[in-house]
Amino acid sequence: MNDLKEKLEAFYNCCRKQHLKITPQRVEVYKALIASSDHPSAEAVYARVKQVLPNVSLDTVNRTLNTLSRIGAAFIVEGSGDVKRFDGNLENHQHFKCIKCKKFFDFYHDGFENIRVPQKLGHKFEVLKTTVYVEGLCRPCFEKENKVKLD
Amino acid sequence: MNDLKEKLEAFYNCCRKQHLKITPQRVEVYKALIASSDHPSAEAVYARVKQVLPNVSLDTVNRTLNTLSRIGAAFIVEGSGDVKRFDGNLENHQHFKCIKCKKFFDFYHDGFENIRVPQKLGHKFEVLKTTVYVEGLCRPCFEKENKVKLD
DNA sequence: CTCTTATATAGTAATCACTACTATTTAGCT
DNA sequence: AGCTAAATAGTAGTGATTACTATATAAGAG
Repeated sequence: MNDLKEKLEAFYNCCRKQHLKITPQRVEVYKALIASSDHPSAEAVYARVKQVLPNVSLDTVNRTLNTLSRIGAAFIVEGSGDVKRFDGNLENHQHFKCIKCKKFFDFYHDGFENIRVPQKLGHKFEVLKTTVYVEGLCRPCFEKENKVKLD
Repeated sequence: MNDLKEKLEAFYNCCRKQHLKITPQRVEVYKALIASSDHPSAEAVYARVKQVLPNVSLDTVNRTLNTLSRIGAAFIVEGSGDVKRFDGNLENHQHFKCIKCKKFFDFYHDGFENIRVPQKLGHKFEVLKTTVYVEGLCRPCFEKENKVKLD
């Protein structure tokens, strides 16, 4: 729980640094995001925030999520063109996505922590973030797939 | 040019294997996709196919692109929730995305060719594709950004 | 080569996520 | 407490993708 306080304090500082107002809506969106470990969509965050602030609008949630990702308090998850998904986990981690059920799973692997991009790329681009993105089938989907093939 | 013939032949076989009809629309969508190295959107593929088949509908292009990605003849590029983008390049390569102008750049790096996922992950999931996804600013956008800051 | 049939297509209309707009409210400063 | 720029609620709007339906056609059988 102390963790939450620390994160909130860091978030406040981040806002102040960027001259962004600390509004209840922003705080609740941020809290909802870091409380959801499942890479929620804007809609999902909206539903959660609504429990605390019943009058909040979806637009505000969307705008706020974009703001969070702009100031570096959240990430937009690399996906494949479906609904936008957000991630409040700032620690280095990788994503696995099931192409069937579209669920995301986090994974950590020391070898992927500090991937170095080739020098050539570093010269041509300002690199901000590097992730290993894995696609495939989760176990339930894989089993379904195989059953179908056996029929 | 022989390359194109080979790819088309492989594509035909892929369709036959999946009991998919080889229609002119499908062939043209596929050709348009592998002819565009810039990770085109459905809209862009549509424009290109229309030059050959003026009556083709956007829906058909969309459906076909999804079909292609389903049978493994194309990929949906990992992005960040904007317009879907497709990639007909099946060779192992990585993507850099500029978060400002949203352009994608391919890059190849031997070290990233055969990334091995941790065993734990291999047990829990059927891994189909692994890419290193790099985000940042391309040179033009980086320079613009810095100019703004200096004003 | 013709027939048959399941599949694919064109041409909409509908849906869904996201963004834009405007009047109102409010955080943060003095 | 009062001021002001920024943020919000409550729409309406936009743009991409999908769904629907009648028509057309690819591919296998005879």
